[in-house]
Amino acid sequence: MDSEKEFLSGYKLSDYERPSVTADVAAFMICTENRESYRKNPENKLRILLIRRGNHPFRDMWALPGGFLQKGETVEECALREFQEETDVRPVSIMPVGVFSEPERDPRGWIISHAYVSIISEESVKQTGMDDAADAQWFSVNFSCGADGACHLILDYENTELHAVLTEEKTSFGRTKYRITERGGLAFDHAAIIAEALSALRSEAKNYDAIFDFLPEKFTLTALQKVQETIMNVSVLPANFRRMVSGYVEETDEFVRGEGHRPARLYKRKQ
Amino acid sequence: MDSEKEFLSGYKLSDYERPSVTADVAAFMICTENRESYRKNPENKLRILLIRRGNHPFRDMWALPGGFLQKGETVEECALREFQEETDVRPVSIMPVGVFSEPERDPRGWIISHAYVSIISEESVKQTGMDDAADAQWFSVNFSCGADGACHLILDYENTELHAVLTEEKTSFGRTKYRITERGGLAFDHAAIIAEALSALRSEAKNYDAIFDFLPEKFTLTALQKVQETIMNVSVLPANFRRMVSGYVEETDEFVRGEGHRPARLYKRKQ
DNA sequence: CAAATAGTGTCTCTAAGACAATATCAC
DNA sequence: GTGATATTGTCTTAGAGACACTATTTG
Repeated sequence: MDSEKEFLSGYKLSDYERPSVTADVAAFMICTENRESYRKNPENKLRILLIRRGNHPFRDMWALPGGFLQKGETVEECALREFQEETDVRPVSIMPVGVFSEPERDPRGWIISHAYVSIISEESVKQTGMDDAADAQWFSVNFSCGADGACHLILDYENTELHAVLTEEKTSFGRTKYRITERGGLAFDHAAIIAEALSALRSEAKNYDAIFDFLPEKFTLTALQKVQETIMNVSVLPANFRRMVSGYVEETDEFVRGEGHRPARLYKRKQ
Repeated sequence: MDSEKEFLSGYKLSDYERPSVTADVAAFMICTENRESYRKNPENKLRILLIRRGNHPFRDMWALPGGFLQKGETVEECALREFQEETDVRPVSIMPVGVFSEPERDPRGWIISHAYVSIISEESVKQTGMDDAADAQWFSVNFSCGADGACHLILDYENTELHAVLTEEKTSFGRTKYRITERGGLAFDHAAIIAEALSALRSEAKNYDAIFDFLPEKFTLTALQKVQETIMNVSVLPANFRRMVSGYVEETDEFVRGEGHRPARLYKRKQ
């Protein structure tokens, strides 16, 4: 009977064919639009970061930032590294949303993708010169599903509109998958990845876990509410929102002044 | 400027080193224990399927069923195939729970594992001769975490007890990871995989998505309640449980008779 | 004062939890 | 009848949603 050492040295992983492994990041930001009047609060828009592909396949189409797993790192570390390499922003939080491994999903060969959601604050985007690069843009996100299971993902940036069509499919455990009907200018199966990422983001926002990372350390409750409403695509009465988040935030002594109306108290996340 | 066809043929995925990819399945079952008296209802126990390893590394230790991803299949298909090969049971439902890709997690080399939860009904286990194999056993599951973040996973089968110790770690988005302190007879990082699988199972059971698959097509509400209580490790008042699941089930005209007490109506899952 | 947002108080309604009471069978 | 579970009814309470009201600033 051979010892463990002997066995390990004789073990050949190379006997098996192996896939390439990537991590892709759906990075979301909430962007405050220009206000109509000096005293009105700004509107919010949910945006996602896309990179224009410079190479085949899908050259000149838009894709999520990401790249190949390297030896010595975890998949999550890969996602963080690739994202940072392409954007110069280190995301504070990242969450896995799914594995995409259909054999035909990438024309280059057998490549399985691990998708992550990440949240970037508008603050940190403004600090880097990310808006300069023509091949990396923050697209505004519109995603809605009809009762028949047909979903439309519409991404806008200036005069570019990407419009993907997907079909909603219920799987076991009350989960939803998306199958692409029309790519609409998005590379690979990234339209489906974005749809799942958005669903994951929304389900996190429900219990107020995802919303704080969109904002700076100190924020007004109205700003927090706007974030929540932008993600969930619903509106809430201020009185009720305040009551519901009261357990997750704590007061500071600071206020925002000079806005043409009553100053708002700044809050911090609890813990 | 080269065409897409030219580009693809020249593209060498073999330039990158690639990991081996596996899928592992945490398959849970709920087992009815022998009743004390003829008229008492049986007790339930949550069990998980483990395989005793015949090879190094971790020879004679216990591991989750699973195996290597093959070309032409998705990771989910791999999980289903491997599970079926080892057990002769085709699970009705399967759910991803996480990716385990720490570079040192497997002494054989660079292997990343995709973990799935699956639920098996006691009915389907009894139909196969699964209990015969000495190297595949259903272990009863006990998992609890103290306030200090120290968790104990205790798996029992007859005179074998596996006792793993883990540390709970909060990550972003309100998620929890488990780091292994003591393997306690489990191979690789499978103790951590089981801990995460169990957490996933519990969070699914909360909204009554996971509990039906443990039972046959027709079941009594008391049986359904026992399943819920076994998974969540809490007890509920029957009146309240019935009210809460009333939207998920529909009556049949059948009853269970001859149990030494009032017959119980059989229900089906709605839809 | 007007415009706009910040912030509080309270009513209603629903749903979860607790508990009591009744129903029905096997022996 | 006894022992056991099945099933229903209702009281209480916590929390979500709706709405009315007050507070505070800038121009």
